[in-house]
Amino acid sequence: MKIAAWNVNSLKVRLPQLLDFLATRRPDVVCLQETKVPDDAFPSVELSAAGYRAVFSGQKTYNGVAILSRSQATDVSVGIPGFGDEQKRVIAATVEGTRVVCVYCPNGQSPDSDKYFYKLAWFDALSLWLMEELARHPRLAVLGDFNIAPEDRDVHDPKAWEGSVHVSPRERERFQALLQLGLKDSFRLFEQPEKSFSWWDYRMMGFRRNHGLRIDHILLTDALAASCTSSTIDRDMRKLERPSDHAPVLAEIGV
DNA sequence: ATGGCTTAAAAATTAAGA
Repeated sequence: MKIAAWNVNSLKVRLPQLLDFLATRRPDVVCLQETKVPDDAFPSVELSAAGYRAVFSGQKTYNGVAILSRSQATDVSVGIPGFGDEQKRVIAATVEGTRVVCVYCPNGQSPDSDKYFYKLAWFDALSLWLMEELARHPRLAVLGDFNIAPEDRDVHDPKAWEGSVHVSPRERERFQALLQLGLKDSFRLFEQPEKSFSWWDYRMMGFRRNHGLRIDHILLTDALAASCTSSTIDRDMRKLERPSDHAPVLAEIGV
């Protein structure tokens, strides 16, 4: 089964690229972030014509997540239970026996902002909830935009980024806490090129200069990691005209 | 230089992303 996650930065703008992605990569499951579309405007018809069903939780302008799948998704759950949040950042569903958790983690803006403390609290709530989910679902994947670069090798210029959001120690502790639940960063199960990133700044030719961060991840339980045969970043999608600032990340797992 | 693009709101600017 091929699974993918992509922060599309507006599903409306990126829909043609998404349809091309689905047609050429043929993923079984795709988790989308920053759809920025209310549920009543979700492009279900276009995706259905492409052979994908969709479950989604969106809002106007900001945030918004969706899970696309070739086969029917069941047991859909929205948000983090017990964590009151108007921001649409989480949707989970079961597809072919695999629990799929799609996350758009908060950005945090800057370490002295309210949004940073919201980000830390959000990750704490996510960890608590995933602990319960993991007890129920040995085959579980958490995919999406985590807005955390786990290590310095995930940052194009660690000195320049030191202490800022996405790399600060408290954020990286939150990422490690997810791994300590028993999840594996699928990308690091394999040899990877140096300076592999999943996001590049739109400004200052960030992509051409490879000024990026690896902040989009696919985390797998041991049961899924054991059958994982690849984990890659689809840089080609970032090369298109009018791209998202994020590239899709993909992983292949045994059925 | 707290900028540099891109998006969505709305109708020229502003907020937010990362």
